[in-house]
Amino acid sequence: MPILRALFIDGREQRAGNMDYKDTLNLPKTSFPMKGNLARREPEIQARWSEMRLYDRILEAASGRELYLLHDGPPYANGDIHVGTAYNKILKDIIVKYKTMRGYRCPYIPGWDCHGQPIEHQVTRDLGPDVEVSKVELRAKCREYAMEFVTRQSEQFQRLGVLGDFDDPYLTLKPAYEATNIEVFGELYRKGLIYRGRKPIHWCTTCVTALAEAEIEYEDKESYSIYVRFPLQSEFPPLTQQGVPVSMLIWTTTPWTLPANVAVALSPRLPYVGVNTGDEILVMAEPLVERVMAENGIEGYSVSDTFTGEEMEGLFCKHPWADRDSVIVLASYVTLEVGTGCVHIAPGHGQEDYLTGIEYDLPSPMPVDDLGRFTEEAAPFAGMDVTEANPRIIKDLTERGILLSSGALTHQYPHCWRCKQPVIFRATPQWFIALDGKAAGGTLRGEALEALQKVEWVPDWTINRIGSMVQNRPDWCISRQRAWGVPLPIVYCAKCGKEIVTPETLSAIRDMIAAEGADAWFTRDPADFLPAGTSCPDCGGTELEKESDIVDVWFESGVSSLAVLRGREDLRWPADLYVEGSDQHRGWFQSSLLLALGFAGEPPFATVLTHGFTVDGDGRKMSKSGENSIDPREVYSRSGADILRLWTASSDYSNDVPVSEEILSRVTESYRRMRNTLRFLLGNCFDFDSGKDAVPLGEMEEIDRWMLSKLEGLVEKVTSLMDRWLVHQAIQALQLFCTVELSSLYLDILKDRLYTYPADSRGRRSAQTAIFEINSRLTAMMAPVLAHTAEEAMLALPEEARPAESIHMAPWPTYDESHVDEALEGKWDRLLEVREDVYRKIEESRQQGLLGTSLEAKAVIYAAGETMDLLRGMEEQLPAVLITSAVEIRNLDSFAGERELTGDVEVEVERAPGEKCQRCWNYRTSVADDSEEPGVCDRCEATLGSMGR
RNA sequence: GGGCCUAUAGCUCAGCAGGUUAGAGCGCACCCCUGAUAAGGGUGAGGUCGUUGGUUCGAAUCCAACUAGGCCCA
Repeated sequence: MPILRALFIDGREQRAGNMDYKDTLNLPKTSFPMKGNLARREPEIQARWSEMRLYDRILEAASGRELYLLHDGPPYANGDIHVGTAYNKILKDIIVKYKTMRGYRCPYIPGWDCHGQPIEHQVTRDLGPDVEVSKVELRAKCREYAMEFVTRQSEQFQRLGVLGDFDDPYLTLKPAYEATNIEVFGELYRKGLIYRGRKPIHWCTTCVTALAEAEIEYEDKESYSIYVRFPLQSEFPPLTQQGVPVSMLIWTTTPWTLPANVAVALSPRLPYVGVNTGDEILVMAEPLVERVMAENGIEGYSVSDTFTGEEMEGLFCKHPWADRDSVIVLASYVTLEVGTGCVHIAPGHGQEDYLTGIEYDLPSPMPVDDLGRFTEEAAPFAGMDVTEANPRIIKDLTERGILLSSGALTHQYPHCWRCKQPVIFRATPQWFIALDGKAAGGTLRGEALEALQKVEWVPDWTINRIGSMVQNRPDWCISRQRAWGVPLPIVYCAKCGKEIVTPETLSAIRDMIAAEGADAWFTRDPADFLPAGTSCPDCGGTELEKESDIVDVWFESGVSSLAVLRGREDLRWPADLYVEGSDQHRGWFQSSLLLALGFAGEPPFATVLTHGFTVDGDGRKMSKSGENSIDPREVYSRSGADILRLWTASSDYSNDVPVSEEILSRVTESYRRMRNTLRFLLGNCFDFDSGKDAVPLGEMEEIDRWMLSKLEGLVEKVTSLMDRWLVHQAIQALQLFCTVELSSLYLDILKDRLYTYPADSRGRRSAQTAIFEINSRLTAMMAPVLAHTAEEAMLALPEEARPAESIHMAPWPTYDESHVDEALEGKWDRLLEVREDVYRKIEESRQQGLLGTSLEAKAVIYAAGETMDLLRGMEEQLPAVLITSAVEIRNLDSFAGERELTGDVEVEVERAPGEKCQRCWNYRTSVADDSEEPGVCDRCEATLGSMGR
């Protein structure tokens, strides 16, 4: 501190003596602590909520109001929640709490996905490899496992502050829910949308099951890379007239699929050539010649004229082993990316191969059994595991002189998401939902594409994403060779294998499951639960066998809206809103849509909001090992759920959502500011009874009216942003208001009036009227996000001042136009610009050691034109607004210094005249030490007098 | 490899029907205050708007390619 100033102040302090006027001030008082201590306080608030049955009470209070239904997507009942789950649930909860405050009745029924392979896999692993259990025993263990995690996740969600019907959630393992699957299956079957097919699908030979797309992970795998000759049998002049053998050259990474080869596909567009190596002619796509020859180490060759794939269509090659030909076909998916332009086709082992097989009516051999071993059909390799057979096949091809070369290649290859083993493509009998089969109005795919247009997609571009997925998705394979799930409600004739699915069998099965749960299917005999006399329509056989496959879990979760919303009296179908991560465009959004359309002809949702995935601070995905991930349980135990909630609200969900320790610490800072703003507001209302003390709008101080007008703008803005789903912009607007409008400006200005004016003075009551209003609206608008803090803040008010028993039962602030005064706002906007100029000059003086607080300053403002008129018009308010002890306005003409500021203003700062009032700290010439109240200005002296001092 | 999306200060976000020196808050630096005090106030420094091309008199804003990242698919 510069010496000059130190002496100056010390002198004054001495003269003023030690009189302490602090007790005569109206300093803030509140029970709302500055430190949140959320980790401890939140559970207490939550205990209060559950004690008062808050969720039920909210719905009771809303009875008769318009419904707004957010239908919860069921997380999988496996493991504890992670930060992505927390984000999703909090976002939903923010929306539900907001809509509730806006006056809707918003029942929120959380749900869990309880069946499925991951749980079964885990339970099986826990049991150990040697333990043999029955399906029913296994199911019991799976149920126990799932329920354990339902309980845990339920507690974790509630710890986040999520409010909902956690006493009665929907679980896909409940009998009534399970029965809905049968009902929906039956309706789709009736409409001809379900068929039994044999298609190549991902098959895990380790888990012995078909896998859905969602159950596949692509990982690097080292495969063989082999070039194989398919000797041309047909004549194809002039190539076949040159006296050397002619072969189609194919390339594959899966030698084991060659026994099932039936064709060689060429591109209908690419040019082909015969490459003469001297000993033979190899046919391949012209643009690939150089690469293929180089890879095979062949030099010195000649290339024929080009010809098209079409010219070879229908010719025959020789199959390597089987006594059959391999026909040459055309396929548009043949490209130059890899290989030779001649593609080996095995319809039993590949999706595209399968389609080509259908197009050319090719046979579809599939000589591999459930465990991945070759059958007799694949002689001479029968009995061998396909993976182990690869080298044998290569050896055999070499011996037969058919192999051109063999190498290794690392590429992305599908793996089972559970056991991580590479999967194979394999055609097996499965049940499918037909996307293109003609049903009542058209195809399911067509209906879905049309329905997408009727749904509101947030963000709007997400319709393109799900649209292209629906457009391009294959038929939906709904069979799973597992135990933990809902059975496919089908029985077969033991004699002829015909499936028996009738309205009677379906309703019998549905009733049984609704009454006893799906376990009954596994324990009881068809003859026992099916109507008497059920028999095969084809052969009349009466001996029946149950389908052993269960239904895909995506089917189960897809029926949730039907199972839940139609199942409870106070709900309705369809839902207003679905909110899930972007992976659900292929998952739940789609399964829900397809089943709803198939069952009821309408989409299950009016609006679908998609959020991005949580990523780390560098925008990278959270690793499964957890090095870069954030554990939400750790965060709420340490910092509080409101921190997670504020982080959620602050993030732009339309993109990836980053989260890291740094981000959370920024969020925490921002939380503190909001909390302290509320604390200040509350603290200054401690003696304010709005019923008695409120000042009518017209009689309020100008700055208070200005603030109320700004508050109105905030209400309008936040409401509009929330209604447009821009949660992060809404919370940012609230934060800015706290920081900029309130803390650094309005509240700072108000301190003098609040603290030093007589408690019941008009000026102080005017400020309190504004502050009280600001507090109540701010608290309400923060409530959906800062669910606990807002509640705590409301409870800090005296009971009669509270808007409701819980802030979550309070109404959302409405826009009150009578508070809006645009002229006033315009005037103050200009004034605040001048204020900034003044503060820059004050800071200069402070840096020079001439000033400490702004109250030590007198601002001399030189102005002209409109600014001059403005300042003159509010001259008396200026010291308070600028928080200086004095302000003098002069004509800009009289400004002698060097012009620094543009516009019609210049500012000089001097020390304020007079001495520091020991009570209000303003510098006043009226401060004297000879009166009854030494060291106090006349204003304070009068105040003290009125207090009877 | 394909589809959809994203890329603005250390962090979170504005800005984008193309048009003066690109904004805010937080954080940071320095200062003040000690009557919101593990608070509060002030001033200030931070960005060649992912890269490269193009369209245009003019681009953070439009187009293309590339790079990086995310989800989904192969």
